[in-house]
Amino acid sequence: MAVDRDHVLRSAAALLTRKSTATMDEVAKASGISRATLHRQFAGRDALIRALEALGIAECEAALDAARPDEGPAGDAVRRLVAGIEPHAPLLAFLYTENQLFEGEEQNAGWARIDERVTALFRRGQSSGEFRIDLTPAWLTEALYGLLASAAWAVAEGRVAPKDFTHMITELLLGGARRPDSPAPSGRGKSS
Amino acid sequence: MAVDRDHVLRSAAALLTRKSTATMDEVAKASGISRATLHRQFAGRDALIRALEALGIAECEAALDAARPDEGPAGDAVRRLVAGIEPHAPLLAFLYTENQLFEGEEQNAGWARIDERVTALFRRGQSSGEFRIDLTPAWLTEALYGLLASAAWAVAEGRVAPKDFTHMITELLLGGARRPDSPAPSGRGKSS
DNA sequence: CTCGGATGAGACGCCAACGTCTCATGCGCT
DNA sequence: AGCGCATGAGACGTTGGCGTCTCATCCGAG
Repeated sequence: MAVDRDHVLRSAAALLTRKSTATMDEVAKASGISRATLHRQFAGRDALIRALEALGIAECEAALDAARPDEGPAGDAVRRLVAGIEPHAPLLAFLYTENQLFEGEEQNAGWARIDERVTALFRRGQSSGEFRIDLTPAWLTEALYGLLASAAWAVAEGRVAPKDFTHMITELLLGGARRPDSPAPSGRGKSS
Repeated sequence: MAVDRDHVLRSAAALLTRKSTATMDEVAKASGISRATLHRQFAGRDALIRALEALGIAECEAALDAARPDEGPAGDAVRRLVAGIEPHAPLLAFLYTENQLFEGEEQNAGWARIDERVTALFRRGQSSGEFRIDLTPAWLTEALYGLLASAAWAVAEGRVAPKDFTHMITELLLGGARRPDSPAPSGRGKSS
């Protein structure tokens, strides 16, 4: 077992992120090993995806731990979280869409745990009065995933600069597109 | 040609939205026709996807036209746009991920047109001072797509209520999660 | 040096899905 | 009734990718 399993996993993640339909052969080549060895490491394509999923979950939980979601203003915790996830965003974007087509099968319980922790963070922000309460924590969580995936793709295709990643996501998620001191906040109302 | 091509297309959209890997046979059954007839309508799976893409593009452009993106406050135009797209969100979510794995091939020019129009809307909002300028129009456009897809899936899986669709997207996109009169706008400070 | 274990190269069979084709059925129209 | 034509059912060959297996090679340890 001289083969570095972790290295294989990361190469696979990098490739599948770019081409989600990559062949086992391509994955093997991308890791610099033969298909036979790849099969010795992972029983099959499913096993490989599962391993990638486990990796993504582990990285998410690590980022969650590092972000200290229970400390300080919730908004700052969200910023820390997004910043911590940034390096793993491409893999997560891949897993995000991969999950869409699992349809029937139940998904890894790890995601539920992560969902719960992220949702709790948003809930905390609402309780403290920092976040608005008309957007449910479940939706904010979902939106965070969507924005992470969108940003990862946008960066991958060069539509936005990598260095803006965290800023774009957190600012949009927390503050929205509307200018704080906008002259015409909404239209509808009269205020102003 | 008694077969209603449009009906087939919509059935296929509904099915593929739920199960993006559905077989040609499944698509046919879902439309209530045989695989042979399906093949008579669409040369192959590719042709079917292309047709769905064309349908999605047409619906987007129709929604864009109906939203009158050049009239009134940009924020309101965004709301009209999202409201108009809502019925087609599942199909667009499908096409959105489908596009991620086209990798090499150039995508339908229609998307570029739509991108341009949406981007222009955000740009207008920035020019008028309604939107903040530190988030690029390109990113806002990308984020809108991501939120539409996320919302479509969240609704499909029952994580959020269908009736909140437009509100959730527009409010998050425009106003963000932070409470307008939040006690601790950003964090840094401590204020209570 | 010799042995054991891991690896690379590649052959092989399998299977799912595709695309094509044929043929019989059934419906509508004249 | 007779005809035309679209359809449904299904057989058939092809293809791409997977998973398994064999065998030669290589490298490190003893």
